[in-house]
Amino acid sequence: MSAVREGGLPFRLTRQRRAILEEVRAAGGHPRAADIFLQVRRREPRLAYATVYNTLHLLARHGLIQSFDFGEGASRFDPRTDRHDHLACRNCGRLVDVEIDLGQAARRLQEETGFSVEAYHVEVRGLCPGCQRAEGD
Amino acid sequence: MSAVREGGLPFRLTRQRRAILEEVRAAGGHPRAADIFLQVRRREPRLAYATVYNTLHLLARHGLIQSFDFGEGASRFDPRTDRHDHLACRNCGRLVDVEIDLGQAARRLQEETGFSVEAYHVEVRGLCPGCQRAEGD
DNA sequence: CTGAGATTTAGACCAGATATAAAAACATCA
DNA sequence: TGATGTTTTTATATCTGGTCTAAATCTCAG
Repeated sequence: MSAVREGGLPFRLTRQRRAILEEVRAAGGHPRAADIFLQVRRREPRLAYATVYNTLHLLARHGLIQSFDFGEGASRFDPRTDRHDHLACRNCGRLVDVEIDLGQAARRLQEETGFSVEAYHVEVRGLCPGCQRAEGD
Repeated sequence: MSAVREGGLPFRLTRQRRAILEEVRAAGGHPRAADIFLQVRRREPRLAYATVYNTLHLLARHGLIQSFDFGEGASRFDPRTDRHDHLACRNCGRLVDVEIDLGQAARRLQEETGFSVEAYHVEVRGLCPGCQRAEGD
């Protein structure tokens, strides 16, 4: 039989990978690959950028973290593993986790289009309370 | 008084810009900047890529078209000008316009977070009917 | 017709994403 | 334990979309 790795994962959770995972969890918010690279580099000075990049996508592919794309070029990573949505401030960029249930609408969509709906993500944009006050400048 | 341009736009709708806009409308689907560039280049051989790129974002900024980012690197442009959402096939990439009303949830969000909600976009992923049939390979 | 401002061109440049090859780490088992 | 095949990391090159700049060109009001 094949070896059972930590947590029964289909890949090795090496020192580097563990450090990267821990850093995503410790970062708070929604760090980019470059953020993680700079942080982890302090513990692992020989760490290559490609390792961070590949590891983040590996972890995301296997559900240990999630990755989101908000059209800024770089992907954002998130230690949360449950489905959720995002509220973004168009002025300061602040990103807040929210939860929007589309259950009903998703079922309707499935019937009408014939697609099998597997996932969805809602991106809401607006102004955060702070930026609303600062609007009159 | 200042000049009133075609349609009262705050910029000139030049030959190049008009060709780009027409091409987005003619393309059907959700073309990328590079697609538009290649197409329009046939009519306007001296057209620069930067002109296409800038024009598409200009048109989007002024509501003559919309742009979406599906995390593929390149932005997708859409001749539709009304708010709507998208259903994407994770296998073949087919992109279908759909409409999901979040009115109720958006109001709730606004109360709970203090954000003023200005816009939202739902991206739904799944398998299109064709790819569902082809699944057993 | 002319000058100011708007627009286009051409090409350089940047960053994130991705590919590759060689080195290193690791697992397995005789 | 030590040989061997596999996985992972490193280091680096490359691709691509996106962005910037300066000079050339166009447009329009006067």
